[in-house]
Amino acid sequence: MSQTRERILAIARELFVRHGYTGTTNADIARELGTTTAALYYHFPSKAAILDGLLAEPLAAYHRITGYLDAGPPAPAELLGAFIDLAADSRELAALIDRDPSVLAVIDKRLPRTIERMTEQVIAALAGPDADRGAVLRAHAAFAAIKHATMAAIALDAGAVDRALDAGALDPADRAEILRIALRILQPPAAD
Amino acid sequence: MSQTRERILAIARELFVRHGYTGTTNADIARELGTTTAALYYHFPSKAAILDGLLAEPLAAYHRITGYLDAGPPAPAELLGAFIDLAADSRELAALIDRDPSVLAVIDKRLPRTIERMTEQVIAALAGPDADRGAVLRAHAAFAAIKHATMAAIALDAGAVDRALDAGALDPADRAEILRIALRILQPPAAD
DNA sequence: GTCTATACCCGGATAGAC
DNA sequence: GTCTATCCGGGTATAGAC
Repeated sequence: MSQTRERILAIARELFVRHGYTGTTNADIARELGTTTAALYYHFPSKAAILDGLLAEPLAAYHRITGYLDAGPPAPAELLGAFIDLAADSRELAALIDRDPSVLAVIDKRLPRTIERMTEQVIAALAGPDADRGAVLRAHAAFAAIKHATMAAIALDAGAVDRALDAGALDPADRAEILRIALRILQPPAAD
Repeated sequence: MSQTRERILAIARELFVRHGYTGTTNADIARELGTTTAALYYHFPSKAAILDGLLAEPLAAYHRITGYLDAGPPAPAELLGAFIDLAADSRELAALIDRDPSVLAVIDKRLPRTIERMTEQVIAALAGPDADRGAVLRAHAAFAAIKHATMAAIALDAGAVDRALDAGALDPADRAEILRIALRILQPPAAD
Protein backbone atom coordinates (compact mmCIF):
# COMPACT_ATOMS: atom_id res chain seq x y z
CA MET A 1 0.00 0.00 0.00
CA SER A 2 1.46 3.27 -1.06
CA GLN A 3 1.64 5.19 2.13
CA THR A 4 1.10 8.52 0.42
CA ARG A 5 -2.19 7.06 -0.65
CA GLU A 6 -3.06 6.41 2.97
CA ARG A 7 -2.09 9.93 3.92
CA ILE A 8 -4.32 11.33 1.23
CA LEU A 9 -7.22 9.27 2.51
CA ALA A 10 -6.62 10.41 6.06
CA ILE A 11 -6.49 14.04 5.04
CA ALA A 12 -9.50 13.75 2.79
CA ARG A 13 -11.48 12.09 5.55
CA GLU A 14 -10.86 14.94 7.88
CA LEU A 15 -11.60 17.64 5.33
CA PHE A 16 -14.66 15.95 3.89
CA VAL A 17 -16.11 15.57 7.34
CA ARG A 18 -15.41 19.14 8.27
CA HIS A 19 -16.30 20.96 5.06
CA GLY A 20 -18.27 18.38 3.14
CA TYR A 21 -17.34 16.64 -0.08
CA THR A 22 -18.25 19.42 -2.48
CA GLY A 23 -16.99 21.93 0.04
CA THR A 24 -13.50 20.44 -0.13
CA THR A 25 -11.31 21.07 -3.16
CA ASN A 26 -8.40 19.06 -4.46
CA ALA A 27 -6.30 22.08 -3.70
CA ASP A 28 -7.32 21.86 -0.05
CA ILE A 29 -6.19 18.26 0.12
CA ALA A 30 -2.97 18.95 -1.73
CA ARG A 31 -2.14 21.86 0.54
CA GLU A 32 -2.52 19.70 3.61
CA LEU A 33 -0.47 16.99 1.93
CA GLY A 34 2.24 19.45 1.09
CA THR A 35 2.13 18.88 -2.65
CA THR A 36 0.18 20.07 -5.68
CA THR A 37 -3.15 18.92 -7.00
CA ALA A 38 -1.50 17.12 -9.88
CA ALA A 39 0.25 14.79 -7.47
CA LEU A 40 -3.11 13.51 -6.26
CA TYR A 41 -3.82 12.14 -9.69
CA TYR A 42 -0.93 9.76 -9.50
CA HIS A 43 -2.67 8.04 -6.59
CA PHE A 44 -6.32 8.48 -7.52
CA PRO A 45 -7.93 8.80 -10.93
CA SER A 46 -10.44 11.39 -9.70
CA LYS A 47 -11.77 13.20 -6.69
CA ALA A 48 -14.71 10.82 -6.58
CA ALA A 49 -12.26 7.94 -6.35
CA ILE A 50 -10.90 9.37 -3.13
CA LEU A 51 -14.40 9.41 -1.74
CA ASP A 52 -14.85 5.84 -2.90
CA GLY A 53 -11.69 4.79 -1.14
CA LEU A 54 -13.07 6.27 2.04
CA LEU A 55 -16.56 4.87 1.87
CA ALA A 56 -15.98 1.47 0.30
CA GLU A 57 -15.67 -0.43 3.57
CA PRO A 58 -18.54 1.13 5.53
CA LEU A 59 -20.82 0.80 2.53
CA ALA A 60 -19.90 -2.82 2.06
CA ALA A 61 -20.74 -3.38 5.71
CA TYR A 62 -24.05 -1.63 5.27
CA HIS A 63 -24.83 -3.77 2.28
CA ARG A 64 -23.84 -6.91 4.14
CA ILE A 65 -26.22 -6.12 6.97
CA THR A 66 -29.15 -5.49 4.66
CA GLY A 67 -28.25 -8.71 2.86
CA TYR A 68 -29.03 -10.65 6.01
CA LEU A 69 -32.49 -9.12 5.97
CA ASP A 70 -33.33 -10.97 2.77
CA ALA A 71 -32.89 -14.26 4.61
CA GLY A 72 -35.53 -13.43 7.16
CA PRO A 73 -36.48 -11.12 9.99
CA PRO A 74 -33.62 -10.77 12.46
CA ALA A 75 -33.89 -10.05 16.16
CA PRO A 76 -34.12 -6.27 16.59
CA ALA A 77 -31.29 -6.31 19.10
CA GLU A 78 -28.97 -7.93 16.56
CA LEU A 79 -29.90 -5.50 13.84
CA LEU A 80 -29.67 -2.44 16.02
CA GLY A 81 -26.40 -3.63 17.49
CA ALA A 82 -24.97 -4.10 14.02
CA PHE A 83 -25.85 -0.53 13.16
CA ILE A 84 -24.35 0.84 16.34
CA ASP A 85 -21.11 -0.91 15.47
CA LEU A 86 -21.27 0.30 11.92
CA ALA A 87 -21.81 3.87 13.03
CA ALA A 88 -18.97 3.55 15.52
CA ASP A 89 -16.56 2.04 13.01
CA SER A 90 -17.24 4.51 10.28
CA ARG A 91 -17.31 7.38 12.75
CA GLU A 92 -17.73 10.75 11.16
CA LEU A 93 -18.05 9.12 7.76
CA ALA A 94 -21.58 8.09 8.61
CA ALA A 95 -22.58 11.72 8.80
CA LEU A 96 -20.94 12.47 5.49
CA ILE A 97 -23.17 10.09 3.62
CA ASP A 98 -26.48 11.78 4.11
CA ARG A 99 -25.17 15.28 4.40
CA ASP A 100 -24.22 16.03 0.87
CA PRO A 101 -26.61 14.81 -1.82
CA SER A 102 -23.76 14.88 -4.32
CA VAL A 103 -22.09 12.23 -2.20
CA LEU A 104 -25.14 10.06 -2.62
CA ALA A 105 -24.92 10.45 -6.36
CA VAL A 106 -21.32 9.29 -6.36
CA ILE A 107 -22.07 6.38 -4.09
CA ASP A 108 -25.16 5.05 -5.77
CA LYS A 109 -23.22 4.47 -8.96
CA ARG A 110 -21.15 1.75 -7.42
CA LEU A 111 -23.66 0.04 -5.20
CA PRO A 112 -25.90 -2.93 -5.96
CA ARG A 113 -28.74 -1.30 -4.07
CA THR A 114 -29.22 2.36 -3.48
CA ILE A 115 -28.78 3.71 0.01
CA GLU A 116 -32.39 4.71 0.04
CA ARG A 117 -33.54 1.22 -0.82
CA MET A 118 -31.35 -0.25 1.91
CA THR A 119 -32.71 2.16 4.47
CA GLU A 120 -36.24 1.24 3.53
CA GLN A 121 -35.42 -2.39 4.14
CA VAL A 122 -34.02 -1.65 7.55
CA ILE A 123 -37.06 0.37 8.53
CA ALA A 124 -39.33 -2.41 7.37
CA ALA A 125 -37.36 -4.96 9.38
CA LEU A 126 -37.42 -2.78 12.50
CA ALA A 127 -41.11 -2.01 12.15
CA GLY A 128 -41.94 -5.68 11.89
CA PRO A 129 -44.20 -7.69 9.58
CA ASP A 130 -47.60 -6.32 10.59
CA ALA A 131 -46.46 -2.77 11.13
CA ASP A 132 -49.01 -0.09 11.77
CA ARG A 133 -48.25 3.59 11.30
CA GLY A 134 -46.89 3.98 14.80
CA ALA A 135 -44.49 1.09 14.36
CA VAL A 136 -43.05 2.70 11.25
CA LEU A 137 -42.54 5.97 13.09
CA ARG A 138 -40.84 4.16 15.96
CA ALA A 139 -38.57 2.38 13.51
CA HIS A 140 -37.50 5.69 12.04
CA ALA A 141 -36.98 7.12 15.49
CA ALA A 142 -34.87 4.18 16.60
CA PHE A 143 -32.74 4.21 13.50
CA ALA A 144 -32.05 7.91 13.76
CA ALA A 145 -31.44 7.70 17.50
CA ILE A 146 -28.83 5.00 17.12
CA LYS A 147 -26.83 6.83 14.57
CA HIS A 148 -26.84 10.19 16.31
CA ALA A 149 -26.36 8.86 19.81
CA THR A 150 -23.40 6.79 18.67
CA MET A 151 -21.79 9.73 16.98
CA ALA A 152 -22.44 11.86 20.04
CA ALA A 153 -20.88 9.25 22.29
CA ILE A 154 -17.70 9.18 20.25
CA ALA A 155 -17.65 12.94 20.02
CA LEU A 156 -17.80 13.17 23.81
CA ASP A 157 -14.40 11.48 23.96
CA ALA A 158 -12.91 13.65 21.26
CA GLY A 159 -10.79 15.71 23.61
CA ALA A 160 -10.17 13.19 26.35
CA VAL A 161 -6.78 11.57 25.87
CA ASP A 162 -6.74 9.75 29.17
CA ARG A 163 -9.27 7.19 28.04
CA ALA A 164 -6.56 4.58 27.63
CA LEU A 165 -5.52 3.55 24.18
CA ASP A 166 -8.36 3.34 21.75
CA ALA A 167 -9.56 6.91 21.60
CA GLY A 168 -12.41 7.21 19.15
CA ALA A 169 -13.75 3.76 19.88
CA LEU A 170 -17.19 3.28 21.37
CA ASP A 171 -17.26 2.65 25.09
CA PRO A 172 -19.00 -0.70 25.75
CA ALA A 173 -21.11 0.93 28.43
CA ASP A 174 -22.24 3.54 25.92
CA ARG A 175 -23.01 0.84 23.41
CA ALA A 176 -25.18 -0.94 25.90
CA GLU A 177 -26.98 2.25 26.83
CA ILE A 178 -27.65 3.16 23.22
CA LEU A 179 -28.94 -0.31 22.46
CA ARG A 180 -31.22 -0.11 25.47
CA ILE A 181 -32.56 3.23 24.29
CA ALA A 182 -33.20 1.98 20.79
CA LEU A 183 -34.95 -1.17 21.90
CA ARG A 184 -37.20 0.82 24.14
CA ILE A 185 -38.12 3.10 21.25
CA LEU A 186 -39.44 0.12 19.34
CA GLN A 187 -41.82 -0.88 22.12
CA PRO A 188 -45.45 -0.02 21.32
CA PRO A 189 -46.94 2.55 23.72
CA ALA A 190 -49.27 -0.01 25.29
CA ALA A 191 -46.23 -1.72 26.78
CA ASP A 192 -45.35 1.39 28.72
CA MET B 1 -44.99 40.55 -2.88
CA SER B 2 -43.73 39.95 -6.36
CA GLN B 3 -45.21 36.66 -7.26
CA THR B 4 -42.28 35.70 -9.44
CA ARG B 5 -40.28 35.95 -6.26
CA GLU B 6 -42.57 33.43 -4.63
CA ARG B 7 -42.27 31.12 -7.60
CA ILE B 8 -38.50 31.28 -7.40
CA LEU B 9 -38.62 30.39 -3.72
CA ALA B 10 -40.95 27.49 -4.38
CA ILE B 11 -38.75 26.14 -7.14
CA ALA B 12 -35.58 26.65 -5.15
CA ARG B 13 -37.07 24.88 -2.17
CA GLU B 14 -37.82 21.83 -4.21
CA LEU B 15 -34.46 21.74 -5.96
CA PHE B 16 -32.42 22.49 -2.85
CA VAL B 17 -34.16 19.69 -1.01
CA ARG B 18 -33.67 17.23 -3.83
CA HIS B 19 -30.16 18.07 -4.97
CA GLY B 20 -28.79 20.10 -2.11
CA TYR B 21 -27.83 23.75 -2.09
CA THR B 22 -24.45 23.44 -3.75
CA GLY B 23 -25.85 20.72 -5.97
CA THR B 24 -28.37 23.16 -7.42
CA THR B 25 -27.25 25.83 -9.87
CA ASN B 26 -28.88 29.10 -10.75
CA ALA B 27 -29.31 27.67 -14.20
CA ASP B 28 -31.36 24.82 -12.74
CA ILE B 29 -33.68 27.26 -11.03
CA ALA B 30 -33.93 29.49 -14.07
CA ARG B 31 -34.74 26.55 -16.32
CA GLU B 32 -37.58 25.48 -14.07
CA LEU B 33 -38.75 29.08 -13.91
CA GLY B 34 -38.67 29.34 -17.67
CA THR B 35 -36.26 32.26 -17.80
CA THR B 36 -32.52 32.92 -17.71
CA THR B 37 -30.18 33.12 -14.76
CA ALA B 38 -29.88 36.88 -15.12
CA ALA B 39 -33.57 37.25 -14.39
CA LEU B 40 -33.05 35.77 -10.95
CA TYR B 41 -30.86 38.68 -10.01
CA TYR B 42 -33.70 41.12 -10.40
CA HIS B 43 -35.46 39.36 -7.54
CA PHE B 44 -32.53 38.25 -5.39
CA PRO B 45 -29.08 39.79 -5.01
CA SER B 46 -27.38 36.39 -4.81
CA LYS B 47 -27.93 32.68 -4.66
CA ALA B 48 -27.33 32.77 -0.93
CA ALA B 49 -30.14 35.30 -0.62
CA ILE B 50 -32.55 32.77 -2.07
CA LEU B 51 -31.47 30.32 0.59
CA ASP B 52 -31.94 33.02 3.19
CA GLY B 53 -35.44 33.70 1.97
CA LEU B 54 -36.21 30.06 2.43
CA LEU B 55 -34.67 29.55 5.84
CA ALA B 56 -35.35 32.86 7.56
CA GLU B 57 -38.59 31.81 9.20
CA PRO B 58 -37.62 28.36 10.44
CA LEU B 59 -34.34 29.71 11.76
CA ALA B 60 -36.07 32.52 13.57
CA ALA B 61 -38.33 29.95 15.15
CA TYR B 62 -35.37 27.86 16.17
CA HIS B 63 -33.73 30.88 17.71
CA ARG B 64 -36.94 31.82 19.52
CA ILE B 65 -37.16 28.39 21.08
CA THR B 66 -33.58 28.42 22.32
CA GLY B 67 -34.19 31.92 23.63
CA TYR B 68 -36.73 30.53 26.06
CA LEU B 69 -34.04 28.23 27.41
CA ASP B 70 -32.11 31.19 28.73
CA ALA B 71 -35.01 32.00 31.03
CA GLY B 72 -34.89 28.64 32.73
CA PRO B 73 -35.33 24.91 32.25
CA PRO B 74 -38.59 24.18 30.43
CA ALA B 75 -40.69 21.06 30.71
CA PRO B 76 -39.26 18.47 28.32
CA ALA B 77 -42.68 17.92 26.79
CA GLU B 78 -42.94 21.60 25.88
CA LEU B 79 -39.49 21.71 24.39
CA LEU B 80 -39.86 18.49 22.45
CA GLY B 81 -43.28 19.52 21.24
CA ALA B 82 -41.91 22.80 19.99
CA PHE B 83 -39.31 20.97 17.97
CA ILE B 84 -41.83 18.57 16.51
CA ASP B 85 -43.85 21.53 15.32
CA LEU B 86 -40.78 23.26 14.00
CA ALA B 87 -39.74 20.18 12.06
CA ALA B 88 -43.26 19.80 10.73
CA ASP B 89 -43.58 23.42 9.70
CA SER B 90 -40.26 23.63 7.97
CA ARG B 91 -40.73 20.20 6.41
CA GLU B 92 -37.95 19.16 4.10
CA LEU B 93 -36.11 22.35 4.90
CA ALA B 94 -35.08 20.91 8.24
CA ALA B 95 -33.06 18.26 6.46
CA LEU B 96 -31.39 20.82 4.27
CA ILE B 97 -29.83 22.60 7.20
CA ASP B 98 -27.49 19.94 8.43
CA ARG B 99 -26.94 18.24 5.15
CA ASP B 100 -24.71 20.63 3.36
CA PRO B 101 -21.94 22.28 5.37
CA SER B 102 -21.90 25.15 2.90
CA VAL B 103 -25.47 25.86 3.94
CA LEU B 104 -24.33 26.14 7.53
CA ALA B 105 -21.71 28.65 6.48
CA VAL B 106 -24.32 30.81 4.79
CA ILE B 107 -26.68 30.58 7.71
CA ASP B 108 -24.27 31.24 10.52
CA LYS B 109 -23.46 34.62 9.02
CA ARG B 110 -26.89 35.96 9.71
CA LEU B 111 -27.64 34.36 13.04
CA PRO B 112 -27.01 35.70 16.54
CA ARG B 113 -25.98 32.25 17.70
CA THR B 114 -24.59 29.51 15.56
CA ILE B 115 -26.70 26.47 14.88
CA GLU B 116 -24.18 24.37 16.70
CA ARG B 117 -24.38 26.52 19.80
CA MET B 118 -28.16 26.38 19.74
CA THR B 119 -28.13 22.61 19.43
CA GLU B 120 -25.79 22.35 22.39
CA GLN B 121 -28.23 24.37 24.45
CA VAL B 122 -31.09 22.13 23.53
CA ILE B 123 -29.16 19.00 24.38
CA ALA B 124 -28.19 20.49 27.72
CA ALA B 125 -31.79 21.38 28.47
CA LEU B 126 -33.03 17.92 27.52
CA ALA B 127 -30.31 16.17 29.49
CA GLY B 128 -31.17 18.15 32.60
CA PRO B 129 -29.08 19.98 35.19
CA ASP B 130 -27.24 17.06 36.78
CA ALA B 131 -26.78 15.10 33.59
CA ASP B 132 -24.61 12.02 33.59
CA ARG B 133 -23.20 10.53 30.43
CA GLY B 134 -26.27 8.42 29.80
CA ALA B 135 -28.57 11.41 30.06
CA VAL B 136 -26.58 13.24 27.40
CA LEU B 137 -26.79 10.27 25.07
CA ARG B 138 -30.53 10.04 25.63
CA ALA B 139 -30.90 13.73 24.89
CA HIS B 140 -29.12 13.28 21.59
CA ALA B 141 -31.22 10.26 20.79
CA ALA B 142 -34.46 12.06 21.57
CA PHE B 143 -33.53 15.11 19.54
CA ALA B 144 -32.57 13.04 16.51
CA ALA B 145 -35.61 10.81 16.85
CA ILE B 146 -38.00 13.74 16.86
CA LYS B 147 -36.63 15.27 13.76
CA HIS B 148 -36.45 12.11 11.72
CA ALA B 149 -39.71 10.64 12.88
CA THR B 150 -41.52 13.87 12.09
CA MET B 151 -40.05 14.02 8.61
CA ALA B 152 -40.91 10.38 8.10
CA ALA B 153 -44.49 10.96 9.21
CA ILE B 154 -44.95 13.74 6.71
CA ALA B 155 -43.24 11.73 4.00
CA LEU B 156 -45.69 8.90 4.59
CA ASP B 157 -48.47 11.18 3.41
CA ALA B 158 -46.56 12.42 0.42
CA GLY B 159 -48.56 10.47 -2.13
CA ALA B 160 -51.90 10.29 -0.38
CA VAL B 161 -54.21 12.97 -1.75
CA ASP B 162 -57.31 11.73 0.02
CA ARG B 163 -56.14 12.96 3.41
CA ALA B 164 -58.54 15.88 3.24
CA LEU B 165 -57.14 19.36 2.73
CA ASP B 166 -53.92 19.96 4.50
CA ALA B 167 -51.59 17.49 2.83
CA GLY B 168 -48.12 17.85 4.20
CA ALA B 169 -49.26 18.79 7.67
CA LEU B 170 -48.49 16.62 10.65
CA ASP B 171 -51.30 14.34 11.76
CA PRO B 172 -52.15 15.12 15.42
CA ALA B 173 -52.07 11.42 16.21
CA ASP B 174 -48.58 11.18 14.75
CA ARG B 175 -47.53 14.19 16.75
CA ALA B 176 -48.74 12.58 19.94
CA GLU B 177 -47.00 9.33 19.12
CA ILE B 178 -43.71 11.04 18.34
CA LEU B 179 -43.87 13.06 21.52
CA ARG B 180 -44.53 9.90 23.49
CA ILE B 181 -41.54 8.21 21.88
CA ALA B 182 -39.25 11.12 22.62
CA LEU B 183 -40.33 11.45 26.23
CA ARG B 184 -39.72 7.78 26.78
CA ILE B 185 -36.24 8.10 25.35
CA LEU B 186 -35.39 10.62 28.04
CA GLN B 187 -36.34 8.26 30.85
CA PRO B 188 -33.31 6.79 32.64
CA PRO B 189 -33.02 3.00 32.26
CA ALA B 190 -33.88 2.40 35.90
CA ALA B 191 -37.40 3.62 35.19
CA ASP B 192 -37.94 0.81 32.72
C1' DG C 1 6.24 10.18 -7.47
C1' DT C 2 5.98 14.81 -7.89
C1' DC C 3 6.52 18.99 -10.40
C1' DT C 4 5.01 23.24 -13.74
C1' DA C 5 1.92 24.73 -16.71
C1' DT C 6 -2.25 24.85 -18.61
C1' DA C 7 -6.60 23.30 -20.77
C1' DC C 8 -11.28 23.18 -19.99
C1' DC C 9 -15.53 23.83 -18.08
C1' DC C 10 -18.93 25.56 -15.21
C1' DG C 11 -20.98 28.39 -11.74
C1' DG C 12 -22.06 32.94 -9.95
C1' DA C 13 -22.55 37.45 -11.09
C1' DT C 14 -22.70 42.01 -13.90
C1' DA C 15 -23.60 45.39 -17.86
C1' DG C 16 -26.66 47.33 -20.54
C1' DA C 17 -30.33 46.89 -24.15
C1' DC C 18 -35.20 46.27 -24.62
C1' DG D 1 -39.03 42.38 -15.49
C1' DT D 2 -36.49 39.87 -18.57
C1' DC D 3 -33.25 39.52 -22.22
C1' DT D 4 -28.23 38.78 -24.59
C1' DA D 5 -23.71 38.78 -23.87
C1' DT D 6 -19.93 38.34 -21.17
C1' DC D 7 -16.61 38.47 -17.32
C1' DC D 8 -14.37 36.32 -13.69
C1' DG D 9 -13.01 33.00 -10.55
C1' DG D 10 -12.24 28.64 -9.25
C1' DG D 11 -12.44 23.70 -9.68
C1' DT D 12 -11.22 19.20 -11.98
C1' DA D 13 -8.26 17.19 -14.77
C1' DT D 14 -4.34 16.44 -18.24
C1' DA D 15 0.33 16.89 -20.63
C1' DG D 16 4.76 16.30 -20.25
C1' DA D 17 9.24 17.41 -17.87
C1' DC D 18 12.13 15.97 -14.12
